[in-house]
Amino acid sequence: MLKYNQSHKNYIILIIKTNAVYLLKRLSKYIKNLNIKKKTTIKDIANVLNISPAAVSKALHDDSRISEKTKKAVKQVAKNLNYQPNHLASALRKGKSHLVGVIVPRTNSNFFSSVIQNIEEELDKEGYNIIITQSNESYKKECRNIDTLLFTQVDGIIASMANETINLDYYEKIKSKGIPLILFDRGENDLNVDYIGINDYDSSHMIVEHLVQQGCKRIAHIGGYKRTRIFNNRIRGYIDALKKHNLSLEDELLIESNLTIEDGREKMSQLLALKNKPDAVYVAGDYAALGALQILNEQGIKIPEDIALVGFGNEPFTAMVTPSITSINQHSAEIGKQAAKTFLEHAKKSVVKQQLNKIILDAELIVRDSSNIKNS
Amino acid sequence: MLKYNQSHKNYIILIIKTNAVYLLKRLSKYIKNLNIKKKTTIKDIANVLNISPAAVSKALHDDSRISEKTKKAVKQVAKNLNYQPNHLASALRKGKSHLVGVIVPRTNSNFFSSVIQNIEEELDKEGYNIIITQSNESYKKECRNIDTLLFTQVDGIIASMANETINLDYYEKIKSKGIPLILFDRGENDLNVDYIGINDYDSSHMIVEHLVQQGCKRIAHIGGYKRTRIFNNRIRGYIDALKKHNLSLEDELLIESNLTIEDGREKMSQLLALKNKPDAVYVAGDYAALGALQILNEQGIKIPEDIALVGFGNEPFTAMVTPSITSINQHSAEIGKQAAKTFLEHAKKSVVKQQLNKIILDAELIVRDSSNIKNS
DNA sequence: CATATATGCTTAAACGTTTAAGCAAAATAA
DNA sequence: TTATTTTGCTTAAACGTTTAAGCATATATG
Repeated sequence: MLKYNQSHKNYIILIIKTNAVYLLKRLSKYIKNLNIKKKTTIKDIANVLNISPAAVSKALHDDSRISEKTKKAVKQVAKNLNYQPNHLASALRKGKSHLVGVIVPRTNSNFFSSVIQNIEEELDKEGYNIIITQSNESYKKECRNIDTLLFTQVDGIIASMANETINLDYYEKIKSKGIPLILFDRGENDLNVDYIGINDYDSSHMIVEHLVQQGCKRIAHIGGYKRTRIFNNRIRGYIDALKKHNLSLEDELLIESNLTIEDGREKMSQLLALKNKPDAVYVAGDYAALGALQILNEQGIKIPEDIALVGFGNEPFTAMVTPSITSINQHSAEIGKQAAKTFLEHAKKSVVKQQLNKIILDAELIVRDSSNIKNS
Repeated sequence: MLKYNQSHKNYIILIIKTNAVYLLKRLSKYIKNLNIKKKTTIKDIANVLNISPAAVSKALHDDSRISEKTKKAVKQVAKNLNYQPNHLASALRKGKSHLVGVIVPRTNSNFFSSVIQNIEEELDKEGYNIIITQSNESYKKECRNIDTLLFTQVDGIIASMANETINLDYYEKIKSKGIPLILFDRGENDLNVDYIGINDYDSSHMIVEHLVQQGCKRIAHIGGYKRTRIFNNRIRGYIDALKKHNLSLEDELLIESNLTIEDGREKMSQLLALKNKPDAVYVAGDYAALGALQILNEQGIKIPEDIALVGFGNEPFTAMVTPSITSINQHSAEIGKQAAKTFLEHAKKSVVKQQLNKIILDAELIVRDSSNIKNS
């Protein structure tokens, strides 16, 4: 029983029967909550229903050892009190953060943005969230990103390496911590981790084949850095495809580039300065291809009649510019999905039984105006 | 003392003096660590130095009540054992995750990607990490993103709303939880939260003024949804600027659009079907402007001589297409920085003393070929 | 000299959740 | 009937960190 006695206008005196002490304990906690306006916890639910916090936790997770009746009650109270589980606490206890780090060179490319979106969708199904970081093609930034992600206790990292990255120490660091590492697009064979990418070698073959069919005989290649696996594969594919079609490989037609717009302009100018100009240019990246296109347009060179142009990556702008640029579609959605799935496999399997996945997807050539000689 | 006795080839017998029991305890923990290969914790460091975990924690945080000698020792041991603080534990204890959620309609736009990058850089300085989520312009996805971020226990949310978003319940949910919410670009006055954006009204004035200067008399506007604040402001600016220059506002020249490429094409076609065609079109988004440009090019209409074209947002492709598109630069870097700073202010200040920031930045008109009549 | 203050630590509890272990009571099997 | 299993919970510890409170010891102050 609880007596109320307004003995003084500024005080309230409560007279509580001794056996109500336990109630008072609950009440005092409730009052505390009122003041600080704390978030409701499992304990609060437990107090309301007069069961243990453990039972509440199990009920919320549909443990088989909890009665349906209790489960229903718990869920109802949880809803009423607007209970939101504290992710940090459960992550700490379970030793899993349910966060996955993603590192990309940049997000403002359609390829990466689409990969990210698909990673996210796939992981979301299993209750994982992703933390996206951008390296801006900088090795230093990439290292900081890795540290940040490790600090945030991510359960895994999905990454595409910066152009600059040669030193793999930081990636070894991830591996040494036993955190699943999955690379996509820009990977490294030496690291010996899971990898998802397209068949760059075959893609180069497709491009050269297409250009040969269009009647081109002097096909130049503005490639990426040879030391980066994907660009090396594109170069090898280019060289082998030339051989296959009995075209000679000429040193002056094979140029290494960082594949920015600016460098695309420069390398294209370089090609135009040759005595014996090419009749086709295959650029290993769309942005550089755009730079090349600008130079060609500026110099009044007809595309594709004088020089045909092919890019790589199928960035949306390839379809927007004039003339539209033929390019390779990398199936970004599939790459993202596979990367996520590969991570999930690691997360589910025991630490011991691990095997490497190297997933190589076929790419697709999107023929546009810049190389469509016969119909132009 | 510790005696070693190889009595059996498969066993090792250790004879330990009784007073070494306490050492054994430490040793057994060490052995355990060896087997399970656990991460080193503050406790490990404490054990090595024979001090309390509390002292270690304080030493690592440069607490004034810890001697320099101890600090040095702790830091050295921490380095030796490759100690990485467990962020989850400290976040749980401190009630702060040091994570900030970011919601954008999409990341593959230069504007958003640049904003994000600057938010990240600014927050990184103060030890915050960001979790990026994309709404893909979908209200449903946006709601899920908010739930995800709240679940991850973010300390704040910086968001730009999806086009679809009209119902503000989910944003109210953030507010009601006392989590700082900062909107940028796409905001809502009704929400009454911090906002960082550009002066859309003035920007429209600048555009109209520029077109008038180029000699245009019938200026059309393909605008965004009227209900969205920024697009409404652009429309108001357009209308008022027309008045200011004594041009009549004609209903058929003011069109509402979702501002995608496709809709840009459609709305431009609609304008071209008019008996009395416009001599300039101001499109409230670059993508729709691109669609408009495609239609104009396809129909052989000269830009800017027949019809001048202006976009909004200064997406990189506006400089890439032919002719290049005049557009408004939104100072994405500054918006990102200010958004981050605004959050940090909230994070530092006490919950009680809060005041709203509405930061409106001036934008910049980048004149390109599509509206440069006099020099073309 | 006694008292006050500063220094350098320790102890113990807390953050909110999960989970191994355990214990009655109920249901089932022998 | 008794033994066994199942059901439905509780207790208590743990995850790794931080921090309020406390306690000596050393130093400063009057």
